[in-house]
Amino acid sequence: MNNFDFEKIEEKWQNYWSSNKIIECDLDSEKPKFYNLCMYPYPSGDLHMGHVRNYTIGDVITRYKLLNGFNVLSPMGWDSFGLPAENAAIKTGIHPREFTEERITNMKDQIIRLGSLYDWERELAAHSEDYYKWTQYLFIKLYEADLAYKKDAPVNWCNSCKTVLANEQVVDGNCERCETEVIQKNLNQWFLKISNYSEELLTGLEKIGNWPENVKTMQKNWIGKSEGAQFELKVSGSDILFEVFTTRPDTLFGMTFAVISPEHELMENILKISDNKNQIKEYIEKAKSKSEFERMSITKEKSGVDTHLKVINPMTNEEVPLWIADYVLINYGTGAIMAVPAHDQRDYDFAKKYNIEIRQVIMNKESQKNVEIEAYVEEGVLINSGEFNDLNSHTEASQKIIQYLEKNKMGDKKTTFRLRDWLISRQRYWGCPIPLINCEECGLVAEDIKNLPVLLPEIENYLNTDGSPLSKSEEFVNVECPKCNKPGLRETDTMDTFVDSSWYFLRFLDPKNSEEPFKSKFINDWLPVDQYIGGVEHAILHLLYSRFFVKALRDLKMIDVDEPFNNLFSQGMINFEGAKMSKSKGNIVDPEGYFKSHGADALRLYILFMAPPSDGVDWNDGGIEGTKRFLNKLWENLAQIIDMKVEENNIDESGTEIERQLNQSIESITNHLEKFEFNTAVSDLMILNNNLSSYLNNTELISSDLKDQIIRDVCLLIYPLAPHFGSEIYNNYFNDEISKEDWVKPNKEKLTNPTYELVIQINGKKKNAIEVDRGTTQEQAEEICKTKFNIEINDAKKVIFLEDKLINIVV
RNA sequence: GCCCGGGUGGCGGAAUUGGUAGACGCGACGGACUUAAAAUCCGUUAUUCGAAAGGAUGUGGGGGUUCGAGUCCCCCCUCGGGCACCA
Repeated sequence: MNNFDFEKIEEKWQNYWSSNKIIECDLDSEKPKFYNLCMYPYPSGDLHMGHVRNYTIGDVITRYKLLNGFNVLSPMGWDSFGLPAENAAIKTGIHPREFTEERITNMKDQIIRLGSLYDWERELAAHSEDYYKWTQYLFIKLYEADLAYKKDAPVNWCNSCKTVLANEQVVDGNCERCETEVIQKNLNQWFLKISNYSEELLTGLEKIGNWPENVKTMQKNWIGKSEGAQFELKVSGSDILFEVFTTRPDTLFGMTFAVISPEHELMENILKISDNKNQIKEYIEKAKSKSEFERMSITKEKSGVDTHLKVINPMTNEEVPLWIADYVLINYGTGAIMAVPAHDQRDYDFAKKYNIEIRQVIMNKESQKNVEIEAYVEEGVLINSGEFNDLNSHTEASQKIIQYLEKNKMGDKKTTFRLRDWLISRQRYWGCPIPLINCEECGLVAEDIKNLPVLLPEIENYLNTDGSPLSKSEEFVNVECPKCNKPGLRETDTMDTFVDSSWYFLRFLDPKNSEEPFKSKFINDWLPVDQYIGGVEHAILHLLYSRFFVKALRDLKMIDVDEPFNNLFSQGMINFEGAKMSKSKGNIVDPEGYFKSHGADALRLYILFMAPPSDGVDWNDGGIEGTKRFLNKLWENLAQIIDMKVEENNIDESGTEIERQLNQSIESITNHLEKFEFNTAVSDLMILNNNLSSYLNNTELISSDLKDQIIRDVCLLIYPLAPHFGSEIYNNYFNDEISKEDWVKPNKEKLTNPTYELVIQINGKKKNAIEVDRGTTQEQAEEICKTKFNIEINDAKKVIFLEDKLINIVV
């Protein structure tokens, strides 16, 4: 056997795998199903190390599960709508489609070059007409089910990109892409009612399969459930009523003022009767002109204006002032609060600034803490609270006060969620058009299903000076209403690309269906995804939106599943020189060079070896030399074993030893792969390789059985991680294809060494160690201590003996 | 501020239920081969005292539980991630 010529070998096997379609999945196979999914990438043009890590991990699982007899579905596609293509179009004039498809071709080549197996027969792309047709179809279904609606909403607007930004695209008040300051702008936009599912999205996390705890926590916090009470406050001397929400009904007696948000719908009514109109108007204007960022972080100092009106505390009938302040947010709770400065730090700060009374109603009898310097938010018992005095705060008193409010028809128990509806409108070109029409007669009308897809129009200029670029195509905008045939106007917004990615894992099961988005049967048989693998940066939004989509489609009776992803693995990010890799920073490390210099297998091994896969790492190629060396050395060792002289029935001591070591490797590597501990799986392979080297130093003869076993097992063990290598040697020796094999199981009888190293401790500290037979008794061990090491056992206070491990003498 | 994770040699990182800390790899140093280099092979490599045998110290810091703690408990420092006026 010649040396490990990775370039030739890798090409050979990549051709073999694609021409023999070894991963093409027959959905109706008898074998147990395994849906293995890597997050489909945005086609940026070049694979970066984050992709390499993702697709290597995915491929390890694919190949490992194949060998374990599963019918593995492992598809790949493209998240191919989105900003970069459009920005490039604005700059260069190249059509986003052309730009995107070129990049897809390139990236696909690189994924194949990495040696990862994907069922390319199922390839899909979000921007292709036969995909976005069905995105539109699903949108219409959601619309018909009352899960999509339009409303005016202040949005983050970047004046330079001319687009709405999602909250996560706003960094420190500036646009993530161009760093222009983000301003607020009101637009009439589309939302999806994800908030209908808040409770189920939360409880679903409890029932889900194996998800990382931190991801579940992030989702939980994002959904942000809080329980409390809601009740009405009446403005005295008027018929103005408004609701407030509180999680601390136990502090109700401490309410010394109330606050409503400047955007509150009752503001008109308040203005009418307030004698402080001018100041209020001025304040509202000021609040409006502030960006959300200014309102939240720069102006830590709270501000507000007195309405000179009073509201009535429902418990005490006492009149307290009503203020307007922008620290109360319009889109959380009811947009108005009861303020209890003694027990809420925000209210406390406000009360201090405007000299409003601070009345303590909770006291901890032990600490005797008062509210002179800050709000008291911890537990205690109620004081100054009438009949509720002496009840325990938070729990007991809250319950009792809620009961009181309910009994007297003043308020209710209430649960509020932080999760807001999903704004999906984008004033951009390169996205999925929203398939709705504004008809003069009928109002908003969904496009007829048979007219789908609503195609993206061809336009000249992608720059959108005020509205969406789609509005520039008159042909696109002016249509007949599908209901009444009168003139109508199309929606010109496109959808957030998270909509595309919220159902692509469904389409993979039926990617060529031209009648419907998918056959429900396939979904019901194959979902949830058994293993979903992707970057931790998608821990919240993509996963939450996909979960919402699946639940909504279930309620539309299109599918019968509750959750899209049963097991989730989130890999850590790969940074470079401490920073996130990104095109704009110019710090992308791409794998192309390593394919040439070290080969795909060495790169795969290295990226697995460099750190536990869920940890973030800083890219550093210092160690890749090591995995290349390892492959060369293993190649050489196996070649030597193949060339060894055969003599049957001649398993000598070193033969027994290598057999045992092999079995230990099988057991350990299997465990590591099951637990996604790929770094230690690689190190086990290296240890096995070192064992082979010493074996070869010690012996010249081998039985044919042992030879077959070593070659087969080593090839199988390395195959999921370095598939070209494993395939080639297996094929050279057995003249067959390794993927037909079954995964190896350790021979339990050949796992344990007959001897072990007995550790001798004095007072728990290791003093000596000696090789003894397995099963050595305490008496024998004590005897060894006496005779070999001169330790006087009789003087010992205590002797601790752990069989097959250690003896500890306490003196 | 709140909620998650982390902190182990020069570096990346290993360590079942508490039981030999530093596996494996990189780097470095020494040697072999070579005219030379690369590649390869052999050896050394936590710190410290010692010529050596051997000893002492050591998993961010401090305390505790235990025969025994990287691992469990309490306090503190620090780094990374998420959320952040959410009533």
